[in-house]
Amino acid sequence: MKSHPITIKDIARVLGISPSTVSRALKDHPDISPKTKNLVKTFAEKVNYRPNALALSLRSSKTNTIGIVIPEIVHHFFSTVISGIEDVAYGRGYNAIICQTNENYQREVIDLQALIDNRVDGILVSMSKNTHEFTHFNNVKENGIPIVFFDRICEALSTDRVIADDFEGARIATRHLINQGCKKIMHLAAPQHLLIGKNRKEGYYSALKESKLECEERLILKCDTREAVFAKADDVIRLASEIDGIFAVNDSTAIAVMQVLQRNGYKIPKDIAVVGFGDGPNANIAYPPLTTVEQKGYDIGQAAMRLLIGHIEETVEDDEFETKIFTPELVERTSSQYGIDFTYK
Amino acid sequence: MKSHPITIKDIARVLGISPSTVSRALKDHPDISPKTKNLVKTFAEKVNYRPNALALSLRSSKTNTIGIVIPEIVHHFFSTVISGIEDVAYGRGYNAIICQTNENYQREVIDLQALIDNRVDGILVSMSKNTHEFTHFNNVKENGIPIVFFDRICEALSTDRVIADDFEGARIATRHLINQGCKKIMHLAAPQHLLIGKNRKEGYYSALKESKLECEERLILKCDTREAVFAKADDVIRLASEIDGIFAVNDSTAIAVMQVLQRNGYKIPKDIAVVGFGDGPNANIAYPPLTTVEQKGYDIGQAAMRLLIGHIEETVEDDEFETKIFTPELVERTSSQYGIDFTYK
DNA sequence: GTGTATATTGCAAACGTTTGCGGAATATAT
DNA sequence: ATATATTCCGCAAACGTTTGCAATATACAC
Repeated sequence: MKSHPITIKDIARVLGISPSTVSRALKDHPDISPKTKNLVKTFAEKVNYRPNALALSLRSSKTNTIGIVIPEIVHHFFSTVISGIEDVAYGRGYNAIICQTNENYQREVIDLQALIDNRVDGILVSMSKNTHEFTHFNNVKENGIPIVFFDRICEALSTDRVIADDFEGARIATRHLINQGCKKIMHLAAPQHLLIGKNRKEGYYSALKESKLECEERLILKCDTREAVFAKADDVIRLASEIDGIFAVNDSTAIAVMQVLQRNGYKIPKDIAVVGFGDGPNANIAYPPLTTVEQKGYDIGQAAMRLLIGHIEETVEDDEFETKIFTPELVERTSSQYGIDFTYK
Repeated sequence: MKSHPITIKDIARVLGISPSTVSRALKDHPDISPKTKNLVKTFAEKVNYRPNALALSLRSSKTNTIGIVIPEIVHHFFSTVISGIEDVAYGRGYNAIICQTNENYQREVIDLQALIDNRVDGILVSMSKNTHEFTHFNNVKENGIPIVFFDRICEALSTDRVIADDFEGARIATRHLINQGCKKIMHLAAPQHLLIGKNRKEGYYSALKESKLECEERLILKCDTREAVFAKADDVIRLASEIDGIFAVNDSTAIAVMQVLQRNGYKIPKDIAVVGFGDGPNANIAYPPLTTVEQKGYDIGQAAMRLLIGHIEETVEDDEFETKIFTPELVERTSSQYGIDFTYK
């Protein structure tokens, strides 16, 4: 059973003709007589001949394969992005090699090198959190391989980029609360040394300002995980009586804070309206269903792949780079309908 | 910048020696003099020479690449499996090409063919739901490529397999409820033509029987999605007063049913204890935190990859196949602590 | 019949490696 | 000095393709 696959040479030998003739016959080269073409094609069909992609790649130095380097595949956002990438890649005849760095810089370097070694036609990258050295990215460029960053971009390099607009997303979320009638809105924030933490807080501030609402430091709680929320439950409760809305930096903290409040007799969204920031499929499961801004992972993936193809197939100049920004979209559910007494059914 | 990468030939030309000497020098062949070795190595280092993986693969017919074919990458279970696969693959020097079929048979056929064309060393597959024809899998075997199925296995083919034990998982979950003191347990079931639906129900029955509890058809509700639960909310409520436990076929229905019950004044787990079946990271977010049996996706992935390596590297006989079964593990949280009055903190 | 155009095929090199074998140069033994 | 062993290196083929060019064969015109 471990018979090696049929090659052009095999066909040539059996048919008593030369490999070149077989090759040309298979791709309808005009030089070949109809008789020979027929002979070759039917035989190739019969033995289920398939060209060796490796040999093709070696000769043409085109692998029709792209590399994807991401921190973690289990994050819903990233697997959504991958779906977007794959769908357009598939449509254009590309395969994808996916590498997970696990937020590990060393691994990122190795993965990139492996992709270069395998002569992929292009690379899509979302940087690991602790990557602060960029020579491995430059290495990719020096090997003439196009590279596109998405989400976790590298500002030091001039490349194509596709990002979600965290600032605007936060502004939309906060503005939505204001439109619902909220006047005093708490913010659960991520660490400010992370871009998303900073941008989302700025967006929150910006929305407050444009509605002439006061920006109060004391209404900002540093907690971006479920556990952190429970740890700061006392702070939440202390402020609860004076606030009427909460914008949380992600969905799990939004859900957690709802639970803390409910536990203490507050009604969501009757007393306090809540909006999250989409990082997964949890929003629907929350009680009440969580209003959130959804990052368009699928679209981001598609856009990144399209930009990459532009450079691979050189329909765009070598040194002409673009930054595509996707604004998250508000998905209104129940948690933000301030004043409404929510019950299922 | 689009300069082609340095090759052995380039090095040979510059150094005025033959490619064969360069090749041997780089891999410390004893035939080469120390002086030449040094010369070659330092030069190769300097110009950052990297062997062309394509050329290597073509020559050795070994690509050090494996293919993964799965229905959907966004499902938490599958992305967990992928992590398991990748981690052992990485440790053994393999890259992974991931193909998503989107539950599409045609796509599955095409993906498999692409993997064969690229001469991957082995393939890991979880079948698409509507795959009932298996010639494409046989095609893989006929090309001498080892194949291992996981989760969605193909019973018609003799290959290695790695699966989760749904029957046992359901039994464990139900038994746990019984141990908590539940005597009348409802089951939210998936369609019985699906393997998981059937196996999990059987496991539920089995646990009841072993404790001499009655198996009542009327305690089985056919609903396996969140929406289905809300649609059947009336049926749930009607039965609620006489039951003391619920085993749900997956976590989202478990969470939904808890919400329906809570909405109607029932306390979880005081009045009714609930156990789910792990399909994602939702269990922690539920209120109260959901006890569930977790399918060990990561372990399944690791095991599958190890089996595959066994065949690729022929440490195991060609026609010797193994089936590895992973029993889900009960993760006890709050929702199943029958009789307890739950509140956060 | 010769000459020329045309149709059809094969040779050989190339993509970047590895490797069996042979050969030149040097060293050792007699 | 010759014979033999040892050290070091290059040639060429191979992996499976494609393709420029040369070669053969056939057809057509005169």
